[in-house]
Amino acid sequence: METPAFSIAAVERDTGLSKDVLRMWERRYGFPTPGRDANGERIYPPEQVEHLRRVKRLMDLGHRPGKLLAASPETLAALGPRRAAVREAEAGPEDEALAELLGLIKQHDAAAYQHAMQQRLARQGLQDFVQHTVAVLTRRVGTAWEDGSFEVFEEHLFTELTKRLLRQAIATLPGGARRPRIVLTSVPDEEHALGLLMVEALLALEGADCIPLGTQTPLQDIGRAADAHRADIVALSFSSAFPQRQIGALITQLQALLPGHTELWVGGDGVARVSAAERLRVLHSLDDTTAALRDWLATHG
Amino acid sequence: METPAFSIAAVERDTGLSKDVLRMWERRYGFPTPGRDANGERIYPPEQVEHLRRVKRLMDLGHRPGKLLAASPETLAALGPRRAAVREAEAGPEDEALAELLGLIKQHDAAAYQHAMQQRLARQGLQDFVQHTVAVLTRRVGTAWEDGSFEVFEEHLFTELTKRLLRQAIATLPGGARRPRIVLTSVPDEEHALGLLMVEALLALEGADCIPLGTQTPLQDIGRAADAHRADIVALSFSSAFPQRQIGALITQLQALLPGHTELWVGGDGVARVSAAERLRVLHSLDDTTAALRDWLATHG
DNA sequence: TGAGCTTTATTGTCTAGGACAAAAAGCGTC
DNA sequence: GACGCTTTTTGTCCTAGACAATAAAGCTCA
Repeated sequence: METPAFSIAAVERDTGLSKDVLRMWERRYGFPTPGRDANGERIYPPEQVEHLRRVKRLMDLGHRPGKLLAASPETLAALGPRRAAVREAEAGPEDEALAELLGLIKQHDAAAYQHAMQQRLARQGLQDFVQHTVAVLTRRVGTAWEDGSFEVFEEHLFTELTKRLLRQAIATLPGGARRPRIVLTSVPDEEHALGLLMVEALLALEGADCIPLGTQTPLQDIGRAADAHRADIVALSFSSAFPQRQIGALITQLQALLPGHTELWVGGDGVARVSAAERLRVLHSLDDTTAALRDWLATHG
Repeated sequence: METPAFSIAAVERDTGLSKDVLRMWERRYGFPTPGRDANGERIYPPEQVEHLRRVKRLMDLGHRPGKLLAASPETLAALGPRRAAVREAEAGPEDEALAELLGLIKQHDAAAYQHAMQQRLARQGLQDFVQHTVAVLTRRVGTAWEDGSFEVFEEHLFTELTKRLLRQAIATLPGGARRPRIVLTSVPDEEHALGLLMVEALLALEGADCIPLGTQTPLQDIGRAADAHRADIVALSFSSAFPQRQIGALITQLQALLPGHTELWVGGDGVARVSAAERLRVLHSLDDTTAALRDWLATHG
């Protein structure tokens, strides 16, 4: 079996580091040091790709590339989360139950996890389930990934199974005459679907008519969807991973595309620094969602 | 309201054309012709972005950029699908029912679509439902998009609602001792989830223990997942949109990462030209899926 | 000590134009 | 019409430079 050759495109795919960044680092920090093929194109040895993955992971934890690429591999291995870890030290019986749920994922017991979550949903009801189980678990998976106790594929499994639970729960909600009509989606490059589903569950519970477009709808098409569905509201989700700087411009552009009667609601960890404006509502937490909907119903009685 | 300014990154996001391609076209064909900001960076006027979107759409229909960018906008508007359209001219009562289902999506009546599909699922059973309803509808949505009778957001709505139906159906399948154990996912940049779900439904029906990781799992993590779950099989899906040239290398790399006892199965429209090999099975159609699983059970009795 | 402001360092994204190989089209032959 | 070969088309990769957004560091003041 030949050693797999990593082109710069393959490394970009595997590490999430853009081609520009990979070339820049090589120029600036002297790492990576890929070989060249017959055509002068970079070939990355597997070890360097692996190292780049570690570096990327530490960057996501708040470290800076300059230090990481200067440090020896051994120094690197010892590094942990660097960001001001605002861990809520809540340890009660509830907390223990949640830890057990995550334990099931870590043991890769999908069936047991689903079963336990179903039970929890039945006991808590959908609203509490979303706010006090799914939301908390999601945050906890994030921190677990940061401190290295969760692998990527474990997070994938968690996300996929939890998405199924929420979609199933949403599907069982009663139909009938519902308002307002809300188009739910995210912009291109924003693939985080879980937050969107949590919001959908809460909105549907309050009687909204939700039109889920999935993630990554181009802006123009969001506008057209709002028009075609005669949406009262378009709700977007931005995760904390989404580049902050782009959000403002995106919102402005989208507002220009929306029909005059359609409001824009934005939520998710990514919009913490966005401020509300004309026809723009910022949902800073899941509680805001329910409150916002009640406001809307009150003013559009 | 200021006119929204499109940076090259924004245009890439909106059109799906890479920055390299946008700059290359400008150089080579004289279009687009963006202005420049104070820093010399490209600013694209909204009309050009809109035109680029049309061009991209026509390219997806088989046209070539050289012609499209030389043609006048009026000529462009008249163009339709160009690819050898292998439309099966099946028009029976079944066909009419499917057309009605798509009609519901086009009328944006999500509730009616879900209801009709639920009924169909109950009548046909999951296997027929997947093979003769979902698979056919998916193909038809593809061609409808190509001939312009489906908008992007309508396709998004179709995909999202259909995903929900399948996930729900899968969830209701009985548990118990199941084999083989199959990890299902796709590689980074492959975000098509529907094919994966169809396969999962068929495999689960045959008694397999499916571990769904969602889409876009990095290769290393697919390997780790296979290991951690002691998977008998890893099943990957490649849509026709996935760059053909990368598939071969990806498969080779992934095989190197998989434990020795784990087989790799690949399916989807993207693998039509891939040929089977040691520990690699190519599923060219949904029927192959069921057959492959029965083979496996027979040889691993 | 800590909050807020200013300066400096770091880092990613953009620019230009050139080169080459993979894919598609065109063409000849069976 | 189906196959193999040649030419054209087209996307991706290359180098190397510039600048602005972000984070860190230094400073002032309460």
